[in-house]
Amino acid sequence: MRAKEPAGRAEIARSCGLSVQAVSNITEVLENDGLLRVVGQKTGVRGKPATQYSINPEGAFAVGIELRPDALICAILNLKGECIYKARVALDNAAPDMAIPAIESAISLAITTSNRDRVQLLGVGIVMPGPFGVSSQGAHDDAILPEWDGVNIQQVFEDALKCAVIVENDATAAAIAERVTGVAASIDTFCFIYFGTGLGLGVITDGHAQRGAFGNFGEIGHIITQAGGTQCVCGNNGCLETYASRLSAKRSLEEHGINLPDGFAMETLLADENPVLLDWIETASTHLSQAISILENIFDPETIILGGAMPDTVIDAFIARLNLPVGSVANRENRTIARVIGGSSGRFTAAIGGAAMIIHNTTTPSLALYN
Amino acid sequence: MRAKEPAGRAEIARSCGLSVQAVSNITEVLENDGLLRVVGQKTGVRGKPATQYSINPEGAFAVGIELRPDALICAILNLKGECIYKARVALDNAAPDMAIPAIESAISLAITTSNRDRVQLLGVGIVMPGPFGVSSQGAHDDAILPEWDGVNIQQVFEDALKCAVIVENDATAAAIAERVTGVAASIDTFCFIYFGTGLGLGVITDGHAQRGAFGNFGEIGHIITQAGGTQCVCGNNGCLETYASRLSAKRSLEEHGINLPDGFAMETLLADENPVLLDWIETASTHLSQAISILENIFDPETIILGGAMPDTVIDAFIARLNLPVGSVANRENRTIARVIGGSSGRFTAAIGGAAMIIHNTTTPSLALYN
DNA sequence: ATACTTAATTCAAGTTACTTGAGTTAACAA
DNA sequence: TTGTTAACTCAAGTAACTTGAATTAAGTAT
Repeated sequence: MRAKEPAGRAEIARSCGLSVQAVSNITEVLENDGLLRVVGQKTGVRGKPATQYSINPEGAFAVGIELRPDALICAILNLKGECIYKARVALDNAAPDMAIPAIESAISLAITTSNRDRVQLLGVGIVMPGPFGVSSQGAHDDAILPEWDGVNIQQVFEDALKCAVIVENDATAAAIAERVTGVAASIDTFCFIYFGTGLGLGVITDGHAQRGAFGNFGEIGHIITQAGGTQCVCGNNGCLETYASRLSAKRSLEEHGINLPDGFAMETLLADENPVLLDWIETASTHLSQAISILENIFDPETIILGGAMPDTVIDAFIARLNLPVGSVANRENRTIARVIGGSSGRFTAAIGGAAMIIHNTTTPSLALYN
Repeated sequence: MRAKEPAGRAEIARSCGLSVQAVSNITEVLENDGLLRVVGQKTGVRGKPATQYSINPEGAFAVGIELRPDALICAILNLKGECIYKARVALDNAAPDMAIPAIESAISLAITTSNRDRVQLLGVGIVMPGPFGVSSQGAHDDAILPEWDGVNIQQVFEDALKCAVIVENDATAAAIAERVTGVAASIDTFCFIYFGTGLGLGVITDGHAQRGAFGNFGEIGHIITQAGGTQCVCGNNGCLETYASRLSAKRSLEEHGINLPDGFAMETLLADENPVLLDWIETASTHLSQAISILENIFDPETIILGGAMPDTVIDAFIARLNLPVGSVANRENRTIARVIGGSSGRFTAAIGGAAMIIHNTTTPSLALYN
């Protein structure tokens, strides 16, 4: 439905295998609920002109929250997937009794500011760094929220917010965002490599997100790309994350006396062709190439998207420097999409992804993916 | 349903969220079709004794075919997943006009020999080596069937056999077999590493097989575990497959003048503690450890199963020598299953997997996985 | 202009796969 | 013997569809 818009009822019926009558009934309900609206008639062809229906962007909205150790990011997406609100709230700590009220008031503020009615709230998508429930034999990641260990996060938020809640990690949320509004709008099977503090992987197969048996799918940051390499916080050596993450860039630059407060600074350094940064990018690309090659071989995706909290220019620099094997299942003739492409990026990507999950869920024929 | 057997109707209703009445209607139909049968009453508790229903193993059956360049393997599974027939037919070549009639007569023979009625045939699962539709820039694998390139395999077989057909690669078929009859009967999310001529990966998530965008999911044999390592037929260097496959064992042994005609010979060599073989196992285990660690990080599975056309003793030797990182999402406290376990193996594994796919499909609430 | 042709849409009447609620049956327990 | 418990059946209802026969409103050919 979302793909080709606007569309007539008979057209919708053909594309989703229902009878015209069924579509007619459904559109009637959706129109009454304000989720669909008539946007004209289709003329120019024979036959009775088709009444064209379109998603009503104002019909409903979803809130996305990214919870991090030091801050809270909030975004609102309308039904069409357009971002109509963004905000960041600093946090002393992210423990439940601090974070939950902060989230509640952030959502209230967001809804008021963007002039919406809470009745039209489809749900809240919460993005939190994983992994969850893992043995603490290895040291813990900086981005982790230990206070939430053992908490049934979805339940807690559903009780607190009194609406539908989905909890996911940043990479999966970003992947879904890409499908709802981004470059993957018409791609059913793809991988998304997410640059956060560390590195995450979100995979969509046939339009559905992969979650793993324990919700820890996609810990790609800790696959080892260099045996006996740099020591990682996880206790192993040579993890991808130690070469190709924001944190690793920060470290490399600091070793040469360069401070890296934020992504903007990185963009500037790249524009200035800073040799230390270029060197880091070169190394990171080598390791990313390995990871991408593994993903291609395992998932056979239509494409692999790179995005997240990393400047677009840096992501483009990675892609330009990738060195992917030629003898791969991904190296088909007649490709329509490149093997690796850039996706959405920026500080708000994960929060937008959170909201996108809700939109995706209400839009996609759910085969019990969540619930 | 399959999990806890036998069961009363009210019990089934509770476990699958339907009303008792609905289950009653459904069991009535299934009993008339001979797929279910009454196996007694449950007494010992209060209330009216529940009529216990069980799957009728004789109610239906499925055929599995493994097509290889030199041979055709055929197996029949009854509805309960028990293998009731196995056969191997040598083939001059596996081109369609040779293979299709051979398959047709193999199936007829199988049905006759095992005393079944074709009416009860649920379908045929065909297992063929991939990858399909890949650019031929790299050299081709020994196991590949070039004559089938560009053929709509499922269509061709449905037309020829006039019944439901599923086509899959060996690793996925083996994974499904493990779920239908094997060690994964109650595991919803797991990875299966399949030792064939090369090396394949099948992944089941939430009970559904992963297929990839172009049907080439799971080419794990060609992930690179040693940069600049041994030359592989795919054109790259250091592929896992060059260290940990039957073909690589054969090569290693031949370099030392030892001939390896079949799996049985390998078992004997292992029992004799042949140093060349032990050396190969040691090396293979190192590379497998890397692959397994990657799979754990990416898929967050309940377990990883090793199986296929490799003797059980060799698989156990691999598992004993694995060296898996401690700091992994897979290293949870309170694990109920080991991180890596052995699965079914042997010459007939893939063909049995083919039949298992059919059983799985008719048994599992299909959310449009196939079709 | 008039009479086809084409295609979208509606109306009314099934059909399927369930659920709901009110019994009925048969074991175990006090 | 009289409850209590739980499985099961019967009859009626309902949601979400499909089917087939009109109806409507273009565009097209004569």
